[in-house]
Amino acid sequence: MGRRSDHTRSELRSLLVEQGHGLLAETGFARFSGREVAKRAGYSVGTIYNVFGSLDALLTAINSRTFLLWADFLHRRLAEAGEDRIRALVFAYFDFALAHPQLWSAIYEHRLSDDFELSEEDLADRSSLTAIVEHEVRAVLPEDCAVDAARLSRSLVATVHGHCSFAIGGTFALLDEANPRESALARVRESLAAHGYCAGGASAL
Amino acid sequence: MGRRSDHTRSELRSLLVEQGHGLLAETGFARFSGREVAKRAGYSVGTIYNVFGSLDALLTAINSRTFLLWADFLHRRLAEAGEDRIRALVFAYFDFALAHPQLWSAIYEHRLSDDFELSEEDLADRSSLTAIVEHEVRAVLPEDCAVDAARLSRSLVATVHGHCSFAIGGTFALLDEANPRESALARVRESLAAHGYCAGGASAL
DNA sequence: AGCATAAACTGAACACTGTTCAATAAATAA
DNA sequence: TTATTTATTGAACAGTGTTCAGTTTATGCT
Repeated sequence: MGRRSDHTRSELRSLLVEQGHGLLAETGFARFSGREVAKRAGYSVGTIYNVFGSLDALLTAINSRTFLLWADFLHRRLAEAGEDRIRALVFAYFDFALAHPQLWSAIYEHRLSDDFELSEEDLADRSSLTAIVEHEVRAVLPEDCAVDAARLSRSLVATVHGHCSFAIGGTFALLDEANPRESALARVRESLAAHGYCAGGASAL
Repeated sequence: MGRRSDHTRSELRSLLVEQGHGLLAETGFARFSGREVAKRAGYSVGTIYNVFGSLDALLTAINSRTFLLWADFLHRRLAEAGEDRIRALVFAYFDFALAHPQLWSAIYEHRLSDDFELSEEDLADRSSLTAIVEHEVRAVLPEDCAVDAARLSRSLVATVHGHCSFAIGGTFALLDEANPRESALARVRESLAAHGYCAGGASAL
C-alpha cells in the first residue's frame, strides 16, 4: 500500500539503517537478510533497492554507522582517561569490538567488490577512527621525531586490529592466549618507545 | 548412478577438498557453493553431506589445506633465506596472503559456530604456522630472555596479521598506505628489539 | 474541483543457496 | 542366487538477493 508520507527519503534511509544495524547485531553478517530488515522497518524488499540501490549499499551504510559509534566510544573513553591515554585508547578499541562482536566483525566480513566506490560521507565516517589514533600518537611522540606519524598510526591500528581479530575470531582461544588486550598494548608501547615515547604521557618522566 | 568403486572414502574426501579449494580460490568465500563443488567433483550435493556431514566441515577441511600450503610456503622461503630470517618470515607470511587473497581471506571469513569442534588433525594443521614463527622468534631472542616466547610469538603473528588484513581488505588502500609489508616488519623488529633482539640474526653484532 | 503526471511501494517471479531424505543403484555377504 | 548393506542421487523445502510490472498515493496543472 504505497504510503508516501509516512517517512521522508532520509527518514526512510535512517530507519532502514537503524533496523539493519539491529538485525546485524543480533544475527551477524552471515545470517543478515535484506527481507528481514524490510520487514522490521514495515516495508517490503523492493524499498531497500529504491532507497539504496543494492543490499551492498545498505550494508555499507550500516557499517559506517558502526564506525561512528566506535569513534564515539573512543572519544568518551578518552574523555574520562587519566594520564595513560594510550592504554585507554587501545583498551577502548578492543572493548568496543568485544561488546559488539557481530557489528565489529561485519565491518571486515563485508568485502565489497573493487568497482564499488565509497561515498564521501562513508569515507569521512571511517577515517574518524584513524584520526583519533593519529592525534593521540602525535601527542605522545617527541616533537623532533623523525618518523611519519600518520604512517606509524596506521600501522599501530593494524597491530591492535590483528590482536582484536584473533581475540574475536577465536584464533587466540585456540592458542590459549589469556589476555590479548594486554599483548596489544605491550606491542603498541614497544613500537612507540622505539620512536621516543615514554609511558605515562609525553610530559611525564 | 550410485558408483561405489570410483573412489575410496578418503579419495573422495581429497577430491572434494581439492575441488572446493579450487573453487574457493576462484570465487572467494562469499560465492562459494557446495553444489558447485559437487558438480566439479562429478558427484551430487548429497555426497558432500555423506562424506563431511555439513558444508561447514568441508570448508573447515579446505581452510586447513590452505594452512598447510601456507606453512609449506614459509618453510621454503626460510630455507632459501639469508641472515635476516625475521624479514624472510614476515614477508613470506605476507606474500602468501597477497598471492592467494581469496583463500587467505576465507580462513577468517568462515566463522564457525561456538559448538563446532575442530578435529585433532585440523588443529595440528593450523598450529603448524605458529610453530614456525615461535621457532624463529626463539632463535632470535637472547637465552636469558625473561619474556614468554610463545606468548610473544602469538602476539607478533597477530601484529603481522593485522597489517595483512588491512592490506588485503582494502583498509590500507583507503588510507594511502604504500608499503604494509615494511610497516609490519618494522613493528615486529621494534617489539623483538624490546626483548633483546639484534637485527641480522642472533649471533651477528 | 478534476485530471494527468510522477513518484513510492509492493510482491510475485527468477535463479540461486544449504540441508534433508526417500528412492535407487551397486557392491558385498550369505 | 538372493538378501543386505552401503553409496549415491536428486527432488523437495525454506530461505536468499535481485528485478520489475503493476498498483497506490501525492503532487502539479488546468
